[in-house]
Amino acid sequence: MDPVRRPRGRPRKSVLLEPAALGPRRGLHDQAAERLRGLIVEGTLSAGSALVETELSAALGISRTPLREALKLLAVEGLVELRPNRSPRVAELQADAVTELFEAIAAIERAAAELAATRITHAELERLRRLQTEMEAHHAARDLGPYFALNQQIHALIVACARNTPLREAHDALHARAEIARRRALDSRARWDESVAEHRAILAAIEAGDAAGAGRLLSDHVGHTGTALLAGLARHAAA
Amino acid sequence: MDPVRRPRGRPRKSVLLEPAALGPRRGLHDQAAERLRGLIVEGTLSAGSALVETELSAALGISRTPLREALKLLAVEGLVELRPNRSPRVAELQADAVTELFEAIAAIERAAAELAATRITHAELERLRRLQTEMEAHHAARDLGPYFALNQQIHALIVACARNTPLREAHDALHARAEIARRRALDSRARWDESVAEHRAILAAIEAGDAAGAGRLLSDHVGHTGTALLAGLARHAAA
DNA sequence: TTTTCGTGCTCTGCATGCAATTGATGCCAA
DNA sequence: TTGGCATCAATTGCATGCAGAGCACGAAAA
Repeated sequence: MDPVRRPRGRPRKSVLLEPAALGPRRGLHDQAAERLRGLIVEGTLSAGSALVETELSAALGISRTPLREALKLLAVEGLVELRPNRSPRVAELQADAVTELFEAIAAIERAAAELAATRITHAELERLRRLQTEMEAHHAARDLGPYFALNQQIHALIVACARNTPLREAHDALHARAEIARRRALDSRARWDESVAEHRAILAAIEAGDAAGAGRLLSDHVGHTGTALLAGLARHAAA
Repeated sequence: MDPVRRPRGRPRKSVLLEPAALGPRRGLHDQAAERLRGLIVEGTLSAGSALVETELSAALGISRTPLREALKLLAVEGLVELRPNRSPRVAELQADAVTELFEAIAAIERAAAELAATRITHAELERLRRLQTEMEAHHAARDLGPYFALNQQIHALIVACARNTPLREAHDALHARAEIARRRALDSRARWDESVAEHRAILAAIEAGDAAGAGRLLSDHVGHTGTALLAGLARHAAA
């Protein structure tokens, strides 16, 4: 008689982890990391909550192995706090951490803008102009959602135009945490007019090939965003 | 009769993974990552070589699970290249990647120096001066090894004095790859005198609280190091 | 009443088993 | 010979089992 051959079928997929039919079929750990990143950023998994491997893996419809790999990735990104022999937790975002975070982003984007000002291609510059125009349109129409999406695309495009992979990766790694802060501040339209004007100035500096100027302007812009956000968080915490 | 109860003892520890009796006993994945990082940086695991899970885990005396976790970490650091359903490989370090790498490090250290110039404490400044003196002594004595160690300590200390965790983490992440480049260039004493002088100027700027100056000087210094290293790599490749 | 120790339970950390993917090899037909 | 196809072996990816760490709860001692 054969040894029992239980079908060790993979767990049923839950709603939390759908195929999405993306291009290159990545491993479950990768998908899980992305999904969890989203859940943490959007606040479904609230800061400080424990991430119990068994529960989470069941919820995602995967086993603990790829889940653990995903959690380790998120720990590197600073979204999750790993404690030896204890459940990992969603990292808390302290006020001073937000300050540091935007300082770091400002530093990276400054360098990126400087490089981009000398390396950007015509096509990219054209695209940047188009994004700026679109963003201004959404600003005029007071469409906060699309405005934000465009805003982020612009920042990402500038970083991409720097053609420096480590810089871009560092930027990406900080992005999720910045997004959390943004969501928590809520009253994101505080600095709206100012921000749009700053973006226009940044674009002008890049167009002019003024590396130092573009860097300084973008750095300041990010800095302003950071302090405005911090104020928003404080107001939000007070309420 | 009972089902066979093989003792599922952990594999015998190999020479490659010794306890080291460090402070907080971290998990095997963490130790493995550190060990592998070292092996890759020092060149024992040469660029491009395949990292077969079974072999490596046997060599390290651990099972595949923590090893896989370690490999994922190293992939994030850019030391290892992960390919779906294929053996991971030790990442190759292309010339243009080195350029980008030092550009990124220069950007981060510039920001760090600017922050450090305003945030450094007396004690830290004292320590920085002491490191500089020691380093100059090793330079005078032509002790390359100790000189290098001090050099790195100085850079690390400046970054630490910026009191910005994300910036420091980004710096750490790039460090291993820079170290690989350094080792491969070999003729590291090319720019030796110049480098020591630059360090002195950087220290002076920080002492003077000249943030912009310190940033510019450190950024240039790293840039110079990068180009010198690149030249060294080219010479080395030609031979 | 407070402290200490023990007991049990839950959860992580690690090892290992099974299946699916991939590259290699050999065979056959054109 | 060369192109296409089936098969095989190697290796990853994932699931799961087992042991031990840590916490909660409660009983016993001070």
